[in-house]
Amino acid sequence: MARNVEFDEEKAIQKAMEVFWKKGYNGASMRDLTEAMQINSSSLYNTIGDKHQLFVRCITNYVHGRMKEASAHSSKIKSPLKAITGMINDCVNTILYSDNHCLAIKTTFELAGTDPDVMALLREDSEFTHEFLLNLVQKAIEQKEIVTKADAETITNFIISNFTGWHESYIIHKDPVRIKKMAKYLISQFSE
Amino acid sequence: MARNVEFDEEKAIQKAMEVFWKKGYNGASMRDLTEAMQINSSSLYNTIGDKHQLFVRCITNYVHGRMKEASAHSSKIKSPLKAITGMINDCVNTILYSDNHCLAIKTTFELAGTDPDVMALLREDSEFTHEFLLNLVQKAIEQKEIVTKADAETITNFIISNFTGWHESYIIHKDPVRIKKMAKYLISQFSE
DNA sequence: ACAAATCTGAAATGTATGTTTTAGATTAAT
DNA sequence: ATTAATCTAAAACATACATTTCAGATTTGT
Repeated sequence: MARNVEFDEEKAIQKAMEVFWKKGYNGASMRDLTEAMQINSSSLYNTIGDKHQLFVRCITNYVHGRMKEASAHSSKIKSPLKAITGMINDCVNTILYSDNHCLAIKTTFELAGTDPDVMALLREDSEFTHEFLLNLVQKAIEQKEIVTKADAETITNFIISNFTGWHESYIIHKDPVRIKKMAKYLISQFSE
Repeated sequence: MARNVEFDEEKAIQKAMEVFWKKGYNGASMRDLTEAMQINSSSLYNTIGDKHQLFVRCITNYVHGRMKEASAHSSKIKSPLKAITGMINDCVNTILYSDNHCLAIKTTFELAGTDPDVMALLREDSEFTHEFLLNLVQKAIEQKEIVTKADAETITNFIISNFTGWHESYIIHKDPVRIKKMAKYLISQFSE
């Protein structure tokens, strides 16, 4: 008996995400958001909710998107080691050629300790990536593609830590060579 | 012929820094700040300036403080390698036992691309740390305390990248063991 | 075609924001 | 002691903010 929502919610969330990505949670105003989403604030409040709920939706989308992407990549794995180096190179490419820096990292540092809901989502994302990479590292060790004294867990944490560091480095120095060298060195530590 | 400033500017800056540290630049309001600094906003505007100038002062203080600290440490260096492992362990202790996460990293991700003044300060800080550590790595290589295929530059960038990653890891997982293991593994890669 | 439902747009809400003004208190030099 | 400077405190400022209201447009099932 009733009218349907006019705007494409998924696309609107996508636009909102881009605003948060650029300005951060506190830096983005509702006007910035509704303008980018091209909807009126009443529509936003009637469908998605307030600013915080909108942000949670954006982060959820971002996080789930990354999980899907990772799963898709994993299907065409030849060797575990190649999958790992593939992930590392993907990370390098994202850092060097995408406009924004990782939304998950940015949000982690902005909302640490102040927003439990969002932090829970980020933890979920982090743990997924961790498990995903851990699985690859374990397989690579089993198949003797990787030779290492450290356990798979440590190697996994180590690789992920480096990703974060590269993001910061590139924000500050904007030096692609630096990132590429670090990636090369990281890879050289378990495959040569 | 005139009255002097009543409040201790250094202490006030310190208090303001703590607020920014907790809430970020956009998250901290002038009322949060003046309340913590225990001064009236008119005094603040008459002496230090507006919110942005206050923030620049805070970051400058933070950054210079770190530089002094590093220089102080360096005076009592026995071996370059020990100085390096000392820095790594200091970083671990800061992550595990200090209340706030690194203000420089937090700010880098919050204000990347939106605040050139602050970014310049952070770049200065980053380059100081880089040169400081690079110098130690070079000496350690000369003195054959470190054996590595990679150049000193890469090793240096690599260590610093890990610091950032550990911060993020600890915010998300709050797992001290994880950080300690990564530090141990990092150290093991050039000294065994 | 009707009627109930609910979405949309513009304006209004109240609060919080960063900043400025004002008046008076305090100080230092003469 | 007087004068000139300038600091302090409280209140006032305008603007920006997140959010709500309301009237009217639109759509769906009957």
